[in-house]
Amino acid sequence: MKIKEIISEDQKRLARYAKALGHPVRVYVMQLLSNQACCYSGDLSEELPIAKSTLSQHLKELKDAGLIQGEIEAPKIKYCINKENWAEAQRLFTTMASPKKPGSLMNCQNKTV
Amino acid sequence: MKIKEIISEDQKRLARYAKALGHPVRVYVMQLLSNQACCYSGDLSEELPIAKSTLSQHLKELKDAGLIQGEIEAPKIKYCINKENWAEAQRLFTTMASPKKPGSLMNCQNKTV
DNA sequence: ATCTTTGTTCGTAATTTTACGAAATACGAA
DNA sequence: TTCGTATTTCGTAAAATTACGAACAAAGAT
Repeated sequence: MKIKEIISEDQKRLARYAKALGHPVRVYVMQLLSNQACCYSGDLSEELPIAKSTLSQHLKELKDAGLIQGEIEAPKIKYCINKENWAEAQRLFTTMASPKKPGSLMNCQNKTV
Repeated sequence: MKIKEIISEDQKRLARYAKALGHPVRVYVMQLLSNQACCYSGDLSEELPIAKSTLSQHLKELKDAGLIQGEIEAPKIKYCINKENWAEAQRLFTTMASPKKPGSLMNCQNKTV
């Protein structure tokens, strides 16, 4: 039995989304996009004191993970949440977070390590 | 203005949790713990065809991120969700996921890149 | 046609992650 | 104490991540 067969597709996708969110700058960007519509890369570049190339890399990460999408509004690019995938990420996370058998959860009462 | 002052503590914590979930094996473990109470590292080791040391490293990641905790039940260790932090992770994620001004969201209608 | 603005790609370097097997540790059982 | 079980730590190596500045590309403005 190989590891790839044991881990479900949903688990892989959730890990993919989580990984994309696994950096403060990318959380910041996602939060901005969640709360205040779309934004331009340049706006982010002004707010965040990081190199443009670094920001570009982070945006690419989010884009490759499917969490955001950019649309050309020459000469700028406007970035927005990819609502469909973002909803999927939420669904995957929330589904995992809510146990199917809540009554079966045991309490941990021994020494914590 | 430094990057550390711009990114909020909540954003950093969310990134930390997301990073910990950013690997399929760790998602698998968290999902297992969410759905079926606590479990022993050995059980995971049997199900997942990876080296025990590798699994141990993944568990350590989850533990360091605060998502799980282990209790000694000699000679084994029983792992459980850290409910408090897990709830915080959910809260941080859900709060981010739900925009404060949903009506202000613009539609993206230009060419997607 | 050239300039300017915007953003990506390239080259590079430091750090982190992932993975393994071997060795070490902890501890109950014999 | 010695043995066996369960798990972590160590040493190592390959790959990925993060970050920067310089160079490059696209496209509207002059």
